[in-house]
Amino acid sequence: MPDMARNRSNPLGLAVMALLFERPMHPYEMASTLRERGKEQSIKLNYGSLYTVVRALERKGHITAGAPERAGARPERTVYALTASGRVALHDWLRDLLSVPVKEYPQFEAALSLMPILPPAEAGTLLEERTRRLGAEIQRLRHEMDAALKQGLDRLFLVETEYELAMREAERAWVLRLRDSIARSTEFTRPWRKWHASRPRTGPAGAAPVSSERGPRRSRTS
Amino acid sequence: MPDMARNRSNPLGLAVMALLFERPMHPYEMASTLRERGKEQSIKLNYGSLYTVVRALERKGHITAGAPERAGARPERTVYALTASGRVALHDWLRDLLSVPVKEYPQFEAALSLMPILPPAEAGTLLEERTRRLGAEIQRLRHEMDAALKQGLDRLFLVETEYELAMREAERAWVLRLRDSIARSTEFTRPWRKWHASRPRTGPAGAAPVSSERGPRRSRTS
DNA sequence: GGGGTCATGTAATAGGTTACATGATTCT
DNA sequence: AGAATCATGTAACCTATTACATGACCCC
Repeated sequence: MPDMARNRSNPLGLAVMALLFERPMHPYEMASTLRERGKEQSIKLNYGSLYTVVRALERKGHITAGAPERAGARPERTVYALTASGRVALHDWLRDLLSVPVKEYPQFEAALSLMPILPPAEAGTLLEERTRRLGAEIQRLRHEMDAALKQGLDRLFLVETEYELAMREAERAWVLRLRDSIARSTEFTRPWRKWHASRPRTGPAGAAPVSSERGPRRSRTS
Repeated sequence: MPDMARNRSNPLGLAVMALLFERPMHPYEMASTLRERGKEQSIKLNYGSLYTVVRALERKGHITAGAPERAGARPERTVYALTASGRVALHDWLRDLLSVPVKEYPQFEAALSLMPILPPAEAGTLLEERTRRLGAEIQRLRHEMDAALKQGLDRLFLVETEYELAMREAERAWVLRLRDSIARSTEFTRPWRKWHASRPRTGPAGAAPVSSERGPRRSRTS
């Protein structure tokens, strides 16, 4: 097997294999199970993709379809099971995701890199709004965790929520600091304000630089 | 205009409009400019997508193509410019990204939610490996920032790197704590070990639960 | 003057998302 | 008994990524 088709794009594929590692299921059942267990919080799930992913795993031989059953008069459903190659793929993939961080281009990072297009005062307001919303999200996550723990769910099954919570808190703290720099540090906003002042009033030729126009370019790392 | 086609999937579209807000360009030039300015660190860029995105923006009327030029005997190139509607779209999109956090399903979160599939000792080792790699990445980012600052680039154009750095540091700290829980807290690993002990040795029917099998389900929020 | 790399883009393919279909249960 | 919802999936469309094309310049 020269290439062995390692198609690790959609993590939903990982979830599918994880479920089939437990027991055979048909796709709809996978979806419901993920929902019940709250995994849809951490793994994006939608029906279309689910069937696409299942077909792909089947092509690769990681799962096999049994004969289509019918229960009552419902639509036929196909029950899938994990193959030996699937068990290996599952473990490899999971180990890889846990041990090596991947770059993921969060949208907020993109926005930050273009932020200078907006005038500093406006950016400040927007960031403040963001911290408010982050605060709300953080509360929501805390309550969710507390509720789940009180219902007897083990902490082991909440690590992913703990992680998200930690990240949101860190982001909030960072945004607050940035917002503060904008509000208080004239040094930070000086070049920024100058550009916006020296630029025609949103005329058709208006140009706010995305980076320094003549200044030293950032060297290409990579 | 009933729907106004707000297609905000690929942030590369935002970057394209941001560049054209400065001055008209042809696609290849957009790519080079993004590269020069180091934005490819924060906005995923590849040629295929670039042309797809440009066509989409044109369809929506946010940018317009001038007559194809030819310089020397190079392939023809089409220079695009931002329209009035494009300027509005650019600002709206950017404001939105800055002020409202979006859920993004990082792969590590998916992995964490399936982590119990692996035995605790192995998970611990993998997480340790992750912290090492995160440490290296953090150093890389620090050096990159220092170098850019020394070359005279304003801090304003490094906020996105500051952000990424802060997030990586937070992640590293969190993973270290988790790794520690696994190594030291027998309470944390007790249910985990029990399952792995009580489960057939990777036999074809082997089943490690993805979540508690009979315990209280996590309630469906949303 | 031939082998890389730059400049510029098109085409084919694969992947993902939205919309639709359809019979059974359940609620009021 | 009609409305909503569950259960189960297919099809069409859109997006994104990879592979390929092609002539010019540049180096030795």
